[in-house]
Formats: sequence, C-alpha cells, structure tokens
Amino acid sequence: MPELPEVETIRRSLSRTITGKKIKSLDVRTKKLFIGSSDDMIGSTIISLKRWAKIFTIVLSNGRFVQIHLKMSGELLYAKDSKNAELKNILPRAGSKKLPNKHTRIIVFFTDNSALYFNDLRMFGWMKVTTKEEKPKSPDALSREFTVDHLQHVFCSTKRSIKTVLMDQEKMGGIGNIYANDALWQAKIHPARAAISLTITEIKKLHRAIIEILKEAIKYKGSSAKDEMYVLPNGEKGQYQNHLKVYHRTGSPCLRCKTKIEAMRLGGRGTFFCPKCQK
DNA sequence: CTGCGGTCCTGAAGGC
DNA sequence: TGCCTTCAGGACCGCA
Repeated sequence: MPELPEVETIRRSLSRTITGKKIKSLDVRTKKLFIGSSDDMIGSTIISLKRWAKIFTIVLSNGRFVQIHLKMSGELLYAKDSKNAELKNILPRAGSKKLPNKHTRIIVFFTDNSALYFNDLRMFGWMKVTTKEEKPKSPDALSREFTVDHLQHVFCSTKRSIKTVLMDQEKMGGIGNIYANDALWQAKIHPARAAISLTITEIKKLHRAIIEILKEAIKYKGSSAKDEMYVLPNGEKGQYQNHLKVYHRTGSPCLRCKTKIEAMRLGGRGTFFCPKCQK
C-alpha cells in the first residue's frame, strides 16, 4: 500500500523518465477511476511531478493538474515502447509482466511511443484532471511545516489513540499503517496511548522517529512486503520490507529487547508493537 | 468530537 | 483437488 516513501520513490523515478514528454492520447479502460475529461491532457507537455502526502500531482503545460491517488493497490508503470511493453521483476499478482494487463485501468501514451500505465487491482485509486491543485491543509510529514509544535497542537486536543491520529490525513499527510507502526516502535510509544497523554519529550522523540523512518524507507525505495503490490515504475520491488521494525512481525523478536512482537486491532487496522519497550 | 461498522474491490489463505 | 468463506486495507460516509 503506497504511503509517503513509496509515492516519493515513484515520483523521483517518473520525474526522470516522463518530464518533458508530450501526451499523445489516453486509453481510459476503467471509467470509474478517471475524474474529469481526459481530453484536457492531450497535446500537453509534462512540466513536473510533485507529491503531497500520498497524492501525486503532474503539472501540465496547459495549466491543468493531473492528480493521482494509488490507494491500496495502485501502480504507475512506465514502458519506453508501448507497442511491446514488458517489465522485469513485477510481482506476479499484479497481472502479467506484459503491459497492458488485466489490471491496467488507464494508459497515457506519449508522442515518443512510450507510455505510463495506471494499474490497480482493487480499483480504489483514482486519477483526476483539475484546473487547480487540490491539497488538504495539513502538513506533509516530510515538509518544513511538519514541526514538533504542530504535533503538540494536534495531540493536545484529542483522546484518540496516537496511532489513529498519525494516520489521519487531515492532521498530517503521508503516514499509513506500515510507517505509523514502525515510527511508534522507534519512539518507544505504545500505539494505543491516547494522543493527549504524550509528554513533550515523547512528542519530540516521535517527531524525530517519523522523519527517520520515512527517510529510511525512501532510502530503501519503499516497502514491497508480501501483502503489498507496490513496485517501482520499472517493475522493481522496494526493499524496506527487509528492514521493518514491527509491522507484520508478530511473534518475531523485538530488534531492541528480543521480546516477541504482538498484534492487536486499533481503529480496524492491524497494529504491531513490542509489549516491553513501547510504553 | 468520537468510535464503530459498512462500503468499495480482488485475490490469498484457511476450512472442510 | 476444489469449493466456500473470510479477510485485508485508505478513505469516506452514515450512525449512535
């Protein structure tokens, strides 16, 4: 499930490959995933790719913005030759290695015959064309606005569990289930703690932990654990799944104290923690 | 404001 | 082997 590190990894990769390319045509195979008019993209050149939290924004030369949310199972795949597109390394359940495949929902063709494929097995994701960039007011977790003061302000007014608040995109952007779990382990804070109960020392520690974990995940190009279909635009997997702290590590020893990692449900989500060192 | 459960959707995993 | 049920999960929505 693409979270901030995965989306950022894809953004960096695509930024190198599709910036400057001119859009020739679109093939919208699954209409429900496309919002707006695909005609608004045709003939336009890609100026840049931006990211806020888990949302991509492709800036077009005609003043429009293409925004993309991959949600659970979305993938953005790039092929230089759309007439004969085949990826290496792509996870088997993402359909076949050939593109397009059964999970291909939208294809953006460029004038040089390369193409961008929006694949999405579960079809929760979306792509939309807008005339202005839409983004929530909350700070992206790797932005300058993501400060200790902001966290303190958010936490002091709610009794909700700290993990639920970290994943609330209205409060801060980019943290999903994997990195909420791992950041709380890094900060030695129990996920079920009421946000309001955190001390200033703990908030500082958590703030640092969030940034460290997200940066580490970007370093490893995101997480492609067994449940995740996340792949880079060339079909390559990320490697953070080999560096997970607690996520999906139920029964395995804590990396700090060797205590067995436990699992619980919190806000309907799988939650993993060390019962000894997370207080 | 808060939690809770349902919804979207598919395929993996488990039961028998 | 194969059918059937259950479940995961980001965001959102209605309800208590």
